[in-house]
Amino acid sequence: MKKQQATESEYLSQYDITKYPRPSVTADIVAFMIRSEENENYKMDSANKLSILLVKRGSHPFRDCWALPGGFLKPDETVEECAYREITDEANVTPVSLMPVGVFSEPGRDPRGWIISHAFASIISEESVRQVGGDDASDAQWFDISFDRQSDATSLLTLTYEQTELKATLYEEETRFGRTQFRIGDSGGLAFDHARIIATALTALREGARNYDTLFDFLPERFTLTALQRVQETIMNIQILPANFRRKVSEYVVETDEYTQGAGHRPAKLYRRK
Amino acid sequence: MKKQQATESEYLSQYDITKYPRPSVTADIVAFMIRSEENENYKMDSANKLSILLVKRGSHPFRDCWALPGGFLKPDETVEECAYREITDEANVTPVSLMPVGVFSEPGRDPRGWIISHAFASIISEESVRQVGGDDASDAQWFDISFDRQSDATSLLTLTYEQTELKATLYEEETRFGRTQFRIGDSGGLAFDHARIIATALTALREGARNYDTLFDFLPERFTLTALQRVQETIMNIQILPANFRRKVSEYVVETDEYTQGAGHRPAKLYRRK
DNA sequence: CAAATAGTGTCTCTAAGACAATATCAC
DNA sequence: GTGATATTGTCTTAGAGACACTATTTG
Repeated sequence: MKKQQATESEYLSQYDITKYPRPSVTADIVAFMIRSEENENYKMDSANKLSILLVKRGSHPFRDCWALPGGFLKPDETVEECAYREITDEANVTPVSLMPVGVFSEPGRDPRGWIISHAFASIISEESVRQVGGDDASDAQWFDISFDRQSDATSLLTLTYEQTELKATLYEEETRFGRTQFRIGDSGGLAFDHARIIATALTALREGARNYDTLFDFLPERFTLTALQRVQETIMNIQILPANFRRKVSEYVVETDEYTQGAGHRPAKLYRRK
Repeated sequence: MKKQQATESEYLSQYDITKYPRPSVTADIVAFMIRSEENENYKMDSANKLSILLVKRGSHPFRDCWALPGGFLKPDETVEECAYREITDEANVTPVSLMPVGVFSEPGRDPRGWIISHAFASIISEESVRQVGGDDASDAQWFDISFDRQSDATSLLTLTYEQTELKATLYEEETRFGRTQFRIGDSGGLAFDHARIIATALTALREGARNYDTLFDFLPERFTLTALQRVQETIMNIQILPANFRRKVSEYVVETDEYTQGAGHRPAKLYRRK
């Protein structure tokens, strides 16, 4: 017969947590990078494209489909550390930033069983990707991303890598508690519910770009104000007048005494983040 | 010998997810309510206090400590649905709102083993709590909450219910990726890492109060602008000039043709959320 | 009338958007 | 000089904060 009043250590020594049903837990990462395109004219600025990293699945389920990098949580790490480990291991890139964007736990979202995913938005600088070098035969590729509202509540997500084009349709809807979330209309060939995760992450990235929070991580430590402006314009898909951008951003940066050189026009002062 | 190329359904039929280690997953809820205090003078407005719901733990670990309501995720629900189920079952209150505020997965945060918690902030209207009636002998009680920055990066969290006072100390720190989070200095007697979860949830609530998002859920469907103003002042711990508040909030509300009556002063028009 | 809240008008200051004008480099 | 970007100045408009004033009710 058991004692009426077990001590805490006695209680814990008899406690078997594996008696209860448990889900598997993953972290999936939407890794963003801004790619500079080739410039036709030596003195013109390069155009920028926002892109995300996708990996081609080598095994079931969704074999040969494109999916977000990610993997299972291990017992000695936080979900954030898991995300960091997965993005560095699987994609061989080092994120400058890692931001949680949501938990996806709908029953049935993964055909393998009860698996809940923790989604992170990650920012990768173009510099670091160039150093690693892009293995063209690799199963990990950067897809240019575009995401625009079509009508009232439906949005079109387009991911492009060379000849490959994935087009997903998403519907915006309100949860019972007033928050808006995306529902997948057409997954566009993306694995699992990853179209939805990507839409959520991009929405969070855009929100963070409004207050300059997520801008700096795309650039090297020293940058021109015009480069910073292009980052905000690329992410938010807007155009800003240079004079106004400079005035607003001035409180977030400090100038250095260095300048760009070699462009076919007036050199620009380099700035650091404040 | 296995076939080289299994089909997806063959693959899934052989897949055993329970071979891999899995954590237990919980949802914990920080349920907020604004309590009107007694008014000394018949014609004076009542003072408001922000409060949260805590339950006294009846079993190990942290037996007899106060803790957040919450419980384990079941296979047929999302973490949000789990939070809703736990707050309605355990506390017998119906939340008007449910907002995710973070995932807590530090190894060792729960002495029972590998357990990760999904934290939600929930808003409860005073009306609904009054209808249920407060059982004084119950193990669930509303604690008045105060949370203020002491110095640079340390904040003091105080929870008060009649003679019981829990005082926790929290340090603000930056994660490796630039986001700020709280670290517990003194748990103040709260179970697990719940002091930290409460601080995170209150910070999220305050952020949501800035743009009037989380204000309306504290009030009945029809309310006076002054009542709405008091809600924002109570949550954010600030004072606002009535003229300015009314101007800003006017775009979020629509007036009805009803008025308050019986107070010792000019009646106020009732409004609805737009 | 006194006390208290409800509600309006307006002055000032600041921030944001638009736009014009000047500066400087590579070729 | 030409063509491109870099950088500054300023006009206008919208919004936020401060504050004075009027309105309405109950006892």
